[in-house]
Amino acid sequence: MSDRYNFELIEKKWQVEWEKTNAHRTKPNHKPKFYCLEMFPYPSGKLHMGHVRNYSIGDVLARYKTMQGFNVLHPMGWDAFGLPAENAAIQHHTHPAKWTFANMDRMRDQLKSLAFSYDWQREYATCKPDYYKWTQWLFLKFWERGLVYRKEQLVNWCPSCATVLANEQVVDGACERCSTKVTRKNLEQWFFKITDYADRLLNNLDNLPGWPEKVKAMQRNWIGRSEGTVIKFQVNEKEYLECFTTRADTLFGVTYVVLAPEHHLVEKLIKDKAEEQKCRAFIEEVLAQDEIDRLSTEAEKKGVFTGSYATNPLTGEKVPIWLANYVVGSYGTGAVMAVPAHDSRDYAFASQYNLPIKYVVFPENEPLPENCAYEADGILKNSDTFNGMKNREAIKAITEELTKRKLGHFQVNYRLRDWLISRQRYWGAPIPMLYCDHCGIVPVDEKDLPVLLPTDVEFKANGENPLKTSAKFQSVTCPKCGGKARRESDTMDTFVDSSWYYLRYTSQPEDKICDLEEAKYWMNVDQYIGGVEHAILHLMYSRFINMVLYDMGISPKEEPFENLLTQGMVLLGGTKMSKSKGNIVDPDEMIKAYGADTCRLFVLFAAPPERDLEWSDAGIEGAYRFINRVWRLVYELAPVIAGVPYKEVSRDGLSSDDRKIQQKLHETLAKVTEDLGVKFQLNTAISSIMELVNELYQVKDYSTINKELLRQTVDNLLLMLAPFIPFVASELWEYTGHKTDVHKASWPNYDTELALAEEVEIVLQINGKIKDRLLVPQDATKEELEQIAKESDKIQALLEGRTIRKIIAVPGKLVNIVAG
RNA sequence: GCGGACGUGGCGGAAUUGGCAGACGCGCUAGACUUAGGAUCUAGUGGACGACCUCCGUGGGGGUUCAAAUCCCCCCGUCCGCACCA
Repeated sequence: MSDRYNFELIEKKWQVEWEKTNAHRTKPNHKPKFYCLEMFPYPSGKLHMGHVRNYSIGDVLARYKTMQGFNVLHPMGWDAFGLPAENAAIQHHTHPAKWTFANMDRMRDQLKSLAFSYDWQREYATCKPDYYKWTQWLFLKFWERGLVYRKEQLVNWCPSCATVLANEQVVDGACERCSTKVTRKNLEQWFFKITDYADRLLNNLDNLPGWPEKVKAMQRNWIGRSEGTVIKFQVNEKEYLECFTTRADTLFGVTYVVLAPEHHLVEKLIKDKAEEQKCRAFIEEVLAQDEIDRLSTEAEKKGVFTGSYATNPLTGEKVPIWLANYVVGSYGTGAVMAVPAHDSRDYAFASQYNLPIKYVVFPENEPLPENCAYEADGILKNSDTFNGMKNREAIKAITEELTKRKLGHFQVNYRLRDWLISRQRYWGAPIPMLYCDHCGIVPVDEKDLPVLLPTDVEFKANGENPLKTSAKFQSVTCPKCGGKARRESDTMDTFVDSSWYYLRYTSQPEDKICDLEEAKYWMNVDQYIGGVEHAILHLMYSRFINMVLYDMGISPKEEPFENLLTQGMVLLGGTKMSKSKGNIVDPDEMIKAYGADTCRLFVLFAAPPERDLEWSDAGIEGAYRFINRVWRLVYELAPVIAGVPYKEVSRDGLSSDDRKIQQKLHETLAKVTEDLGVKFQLNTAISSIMELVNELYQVKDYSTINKELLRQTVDNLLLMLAPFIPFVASELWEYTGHKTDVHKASWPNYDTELALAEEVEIVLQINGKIKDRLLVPQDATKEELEQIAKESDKIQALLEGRTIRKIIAVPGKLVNIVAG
């Protein structure tokens, strides 16, 4: 072995070795299991630093758990369907598959060069037929269970991607992928009924203690459960408007009703009215606006009277019906009973259009505030038989009254909408449905799966779905009647592919989505690691799909991810690295310059996993320097400990210099074990290993140190480093005489007794200010400490002429003397 | 507006069961080795003071306590998510 750290040489050597021995292959066995999963990547072409960070965190955990005796499942695969492949196909006149598989090959090599301990035999890609067959099968099962439906409605359309998008994929009114402003279109699309699971998705969050509060809060917010009352306002003999409200107590304060311009009754309400033209112009104006402008809080409230009236079900009073931009068509019923006296939005609108304001809830001990809505609790007035009631009780009482008279009912509403899963693109799993002239919508027979993507297609820049250019694909015979049918040309949202992938890692049978026994052994994912950007999208869809699979008896657990770690972003110059900003640090270049171990060590050391990490060229230098320090240390020590067998050394017969090393070793073992196993603080684990190395550098002459202790110390140092810098640890482990891989060894034990120094420094305080420090026996009692403190010359001098009021002694820490 | 996180040296960050603030790393300063060193090793490095003593110091203000970065109250600021959801 060279005295110089040559990372190129050793990284190549061990990579070949691990490949040859199939080092990370795992199968179910008698040991306790640990399923460690990092979010699989989209094969965009190259790994970025975010990947390196994500996968380094996971790899440390997987290797650590393995050394701890767990049977660790640590797989990797590809989220391989998606639009960039199709764009590349258009640009380079190639096929999306070609581009995708080439990227996968390149990225797989990168992952291997970083020493990530994946069981590569479990690798798959979601774009391969043997995977998407089961995505399609899932779709059919959802159809059977009534969880799929097709419906025409106003949907989000991305003009650049030329496809519809789910609500979750619209961020600030723009496409989550390409940032193009999203427009609205009335289209017939496929939906998954995620709203059927809203309550379960919400309630289960309380049973996920291993998830960050932030992610749970975001999901709660997104689901947006609210309890209220649907109230019917008659508009003519046959028809009524349903309004959803959480404030049924204010029903007597309603002075008008407002509809979203897209409400289904609008047409009838304005027909042949004097206001018809004005209304039509208004509707056109509002619908032309994009969602973001229209629904921004800052937007001016605008509205127009329809010419029609609605009847308040309890008072019988007729109130005008208005259209307004501030009512959301897709939430609740799209109609709102307006109570300007008790809702600030209605108040603003009413003031602007001179609509009446009628107070019905009054504060108990203070006057009504002026010139604004009163939204807090109080006592009902002007409310007929409900007068004098507390408003909270009135909500129930009025809802009951309405229910009794069949004029309304209690209702739970969600902000969550059903998941729009169809996409007008080629590179996705085809939706396995047919349109038959006789039978209507017919599902593909299970035995006919997978519905393969055709290859006789054209990729044109005009945005047309390429699947529509394949005649062979589109024309089929109906499995029901044998007649002519047309195949659905939409494909599934790629989030469907990634919502069940963790199950497919547990086993990949040809005839089943996964093997139940294997799934039972491996599930749940014990630790899931990925970016917080998936807090809602991927993480909620996965919970939903898995919940359905659980109900079907396929997934053994209702919630798929036991513990979730959302790692922070990698920043350069304070902002997220991105191609468009040009602030990219390329992992390949870093590996070339410093080696993979240095890259891993730096991203793990520079910040705690869940916090953002600022890239630093000086910082990675530091990591490199540390590895070199370890290298030189072990290189120098190897001859000293050559032939010395490993043994856990006791305290007996050690010199004080020996003891210093032994104490530091056990202290470090304890700290690293706790940081890795309990706190998951990789940065502090590394810093304590650095301290141990520093301690060993303090030794002037190694020949004076107990050889067995040195052997134990060097071995344990390498074992602790093994999860972080696998190449270097393996090489040095071999160099110090071991025949088997360091990662096959057990995590070292430590002795808390030996981790304590015989003497500790305590501080002596007077009135909380430090006045002296001294070394005392580690096990000195309170009484002994008090005695020692009083005997200190410095303390005695300072206490001259003062009276001691109180003495507080904390063994191992300090003595504080309170003196007057 | 609602929800979540956070505020500590020149920088990244330690210390949160109340008990030595600033571990570890970067940077900086000095020295050693050296033909040379942006290599390596050693020492130092929160601020005020040449040093000693001492005082100040964890966003700001108040409080509890023998003792507060840590607990409580008020305020300021930063980041993230949601936001006219009735």
